[in-house]
Amino acid sequence: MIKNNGRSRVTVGDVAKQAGVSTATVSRVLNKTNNVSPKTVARVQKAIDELGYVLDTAAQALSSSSNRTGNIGIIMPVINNSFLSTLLEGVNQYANTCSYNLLTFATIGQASIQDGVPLPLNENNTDGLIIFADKIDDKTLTHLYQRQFPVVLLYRLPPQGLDIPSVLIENKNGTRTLIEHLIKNCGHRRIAFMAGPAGNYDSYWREQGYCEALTACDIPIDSQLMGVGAFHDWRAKEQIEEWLEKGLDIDAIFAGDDTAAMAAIIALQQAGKRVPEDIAVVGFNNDIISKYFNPPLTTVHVPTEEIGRTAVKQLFHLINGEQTEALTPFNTELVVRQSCGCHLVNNPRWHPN
Amino acid sequence: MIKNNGRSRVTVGDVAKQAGVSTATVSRVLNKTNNVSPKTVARVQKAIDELGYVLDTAAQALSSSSNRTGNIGIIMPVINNSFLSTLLEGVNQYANTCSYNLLTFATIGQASIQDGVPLPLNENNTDGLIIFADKIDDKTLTHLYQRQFPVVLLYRLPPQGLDIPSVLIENKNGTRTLIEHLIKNCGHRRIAFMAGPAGNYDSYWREQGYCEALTACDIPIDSQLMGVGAFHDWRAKEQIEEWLEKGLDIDAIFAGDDTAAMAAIIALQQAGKRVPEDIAVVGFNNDIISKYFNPPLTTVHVPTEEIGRTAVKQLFHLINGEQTEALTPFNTELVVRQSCGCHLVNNPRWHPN
DNA sequence: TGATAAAATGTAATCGATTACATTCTTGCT
DNA sequence: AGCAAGAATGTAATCGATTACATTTTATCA
Repeated sequence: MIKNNGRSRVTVGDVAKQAGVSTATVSRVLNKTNNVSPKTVARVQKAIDELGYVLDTAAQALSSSSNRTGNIGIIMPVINNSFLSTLLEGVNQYANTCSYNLLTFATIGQASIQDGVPLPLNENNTDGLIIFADKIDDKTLTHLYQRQFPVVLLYRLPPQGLDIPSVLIENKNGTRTLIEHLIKNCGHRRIAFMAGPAGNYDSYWREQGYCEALTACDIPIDSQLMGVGAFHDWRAKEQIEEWLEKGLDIDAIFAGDDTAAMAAIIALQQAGKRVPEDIAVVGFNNDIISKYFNPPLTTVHVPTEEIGRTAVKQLFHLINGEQTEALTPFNTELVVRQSCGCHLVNNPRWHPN
Repeated sequence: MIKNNGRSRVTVGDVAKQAGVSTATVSRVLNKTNNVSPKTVARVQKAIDELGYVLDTAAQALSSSSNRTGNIGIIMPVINNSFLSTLLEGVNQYANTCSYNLLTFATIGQASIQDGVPLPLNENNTDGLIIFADKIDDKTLTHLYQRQFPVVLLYRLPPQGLDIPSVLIENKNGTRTLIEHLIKNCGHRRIAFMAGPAGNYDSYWREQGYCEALTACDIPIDSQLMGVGAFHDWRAKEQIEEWLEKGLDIDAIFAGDDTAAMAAIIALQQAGKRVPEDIAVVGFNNDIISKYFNPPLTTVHVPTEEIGRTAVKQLFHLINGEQTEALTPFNTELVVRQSCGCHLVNNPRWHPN
């Protein structure tokens, strides 16, 4: 905001002078309050246009004692990621629809967002916060909660005892369906799993689903087949290379999410393996690009954009002092494409999507 | 920020009274300015704690002459797009590095950001703005400029006469190289072009490059081969369908950008055409996913993330009253993969990347 | 010790919009 | 024409923190 930069900024006073009215009248026009004659409105409007007047929200907030920033914030690991940018789109969209702006903060590259360090997004610049980030620790969340600052969690649960609303997805059954598809429809038995980042909520439940499916099909769980992809391309690539080096016997890989699945496929292809002919790979999330990938990814669909919108909706409830849902879970759905290999055995269940 | 919640709010005045000092001293303690004795600091701190004082940022913003928000804003069409989210990543990254937060506004879904309607991002919530959006018209830009509000344009030029810094890419030569590759190395002659949105700067120069290349190779320009993809998947798909319906003789398509190229390829594949065997398709931008696409895309590389960082850098110069570059052009570079089909004819120039 | 510089603190104006209250102008009606 | 009633507009206090400037206190050193 340029203010002391040569000329000073245009105020209601300037507009009033230009229009030949009082500041009160200008304010009335600005706020569309009653009892201003059409002629005056026009004159004031003209002055506003001529001078390029912009309302100072700080002054407005101060004098009217409503004191909202008109912003909400989101904290997430990165932006440039098919899954997260879809989430961001939903959040931004709904925020804008409600005349709020969105402040984005990516934790990547940030040394640490641990307890001591204050968040760059807080009551000073936002009316509430959506947090999708494991990096934000429980102590920080507790502090926000104690200050009664509106917060909604995405893809994670609140610390013990704090009733911060969470928006989550159903991981376990989705994964179980996916793995059972690999077993029953595609004929795989040696199925590897790439876990997400340590302590990750979604990863935990996907692992549960994975184990349940294997157990239900009488396939023993082999710890050698359980690696880490960290929902991250680099790490997924490393994991693939480790497995290849060990020369493990693997039919299929559940990569944890689509990002890791795509990276895994590329790593396998670079090592001369064909997917799904030599080895199948499936993901989770149904990223927008997954259907365009080579081969098109079999995955679990998650209504990511809607989840973003829902989180904002919850946040607005919180901001407006309305009732909120402690937990909003979203269902997931198997999407069968080609990377699982079921079409190779002429399986009638295969359908492009 | 909860304020009028029953009891009235605690002000610096209350703290001052409680601590037995003046408001100026409280303010000094709050802002860690020089020359407050440790004893006084302690006393004020105690009063702050006892009263549960919370600083009112509105009042602070109003009275403080520095009056910076600590935010910069970006206006763009959408977020959930491989190219734009990469740009956003670069912008956010550099902003955070400089202790700024990023406010994002997507114009999609917005009825119109024409002259009358004030931008949701302005001097009230940001210290400067990066604009990547054709929807923001010249009049709005002129207003911002007149108010001396820091603005940097991305991928577009300022209106006549306004020296707003622009960060751009080299389109014409990049496109010419791309098209000449299609002609000379891949053996195509009937090459179609899908333009970007109407009036788009990049599209204009890519079209120039396209025409130059054809002319240089003695290929007549056929207006039947010039359609519109609008840098958009839906529109690209439609254009392909139109062309297919007309039964035009086409060797290759330059889709305008990678988003349109990928959509075009999918549309062609759905119509039973093989890419690049039956028809070649090339794009522009080298989106992160382009190399993973099926087939891997021949395209023109653009350092998108760095462009984002550069735009922020220019904006900071503007904010700090330093010298800026009127124009920062970025060079582009041909990336040959498989969608152009040159490897099919055993061309030694083909190399994976 | 006294003079003086430096540190600490206080006073009061200020930022820009809102709004209670006061004043002026219209309008309709007898 | 005269007079309410209500519409339109104006005046000035107010929100809470900052800061230029003034004043008091403390420290330093010849």
